[in-house]
Amino acid sequence: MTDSVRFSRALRQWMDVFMHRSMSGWMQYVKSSGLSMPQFSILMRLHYRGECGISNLSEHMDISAAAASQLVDKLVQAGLLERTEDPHDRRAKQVALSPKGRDLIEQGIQERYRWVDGLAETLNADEKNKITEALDIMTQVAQRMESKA
Amino acid sequence: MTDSVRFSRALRQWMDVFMHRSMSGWMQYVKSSGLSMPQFSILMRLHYRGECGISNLSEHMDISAAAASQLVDKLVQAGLLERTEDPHDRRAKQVALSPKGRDLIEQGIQERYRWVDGLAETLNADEKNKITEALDIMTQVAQRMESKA
DNA sequence: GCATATAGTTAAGCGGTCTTAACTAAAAAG
DNA sequence: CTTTTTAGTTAAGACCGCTTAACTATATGC
Repeated sequence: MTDSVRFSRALRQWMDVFMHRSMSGWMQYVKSSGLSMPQFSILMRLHYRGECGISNLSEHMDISAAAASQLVDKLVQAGLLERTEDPHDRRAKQVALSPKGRDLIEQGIQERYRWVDGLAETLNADEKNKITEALDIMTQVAQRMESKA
Repeated sequence: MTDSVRFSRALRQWMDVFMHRSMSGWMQYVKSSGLSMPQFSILMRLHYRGECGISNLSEHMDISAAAASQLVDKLVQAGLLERTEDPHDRRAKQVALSPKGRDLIEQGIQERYRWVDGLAETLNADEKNKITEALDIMTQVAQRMESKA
């Protein structure tokens, strides 16, 4: 029981530090990109889940189809997205990242990783091994929880 | 060297899973609160750093003093913030969370913790101990990095 | 004490997202 | 073949956050 308490406390502390740092870095990158948050979210979603249609975007971002359409349109005009007709259903459009859009997102991710790599430099081999093991366990568990929920 | 690579990869994977989950949960909570992101950010800042003046807010959120003043005003009207005169400098205002505002933020934080506690349930004592140790190290290192930068 | 700097507010205007409603076009159902 | 459903677009209007500019009031420097 005490283990659980210690564990929870450790995880919460780490979360607080990590979230604070990650969030502010991310926010800054979004701002520097000149895009709005909803626009950036669309790019992120397309990067992680691949191309999809307008209604899919609309549903998962919890906005109307009209709003999604308008956002996508701006991103297409900015050259960050490509919008093509679905060959199997001519009503539908496939929205996907353009090379330019992909670059933008991948650079953002790299930036997030850079901080993490900084951590590595201040740790010795033993610490790194311990942490690697711990993180692997947590990632597995988290992914398992994710797929259940 | 291989340790570092393994470490980086483990940390990046964890980051991806964790960020994705935390972010979407957080976004959802902000949305459900009926507040805008900038408004919520102000509450968060006040919760973690304590009360401060308008210009302080303005500076750290990278918006004009006018914008900060307007945002604060809305939050005061919503009963989430209290704005009082600084006794030492009658030009300045002290902005602080009201009890209602504090509740809102603390509930949000609780929600974030709930997911984390779910993780704990699926781990055995040995795993928990390992991870606790690892997280403690990382938190320390991260905090050290933070205070340097 | 007077000039200047600082803290904050207010107002006007711009650009953004969002919604609803009306629309086009294509697919599916009958 | 006709009706209905589905995918997406467009337009009008509400709301919001942000900026600049003009303003009030207090503090500070000379």
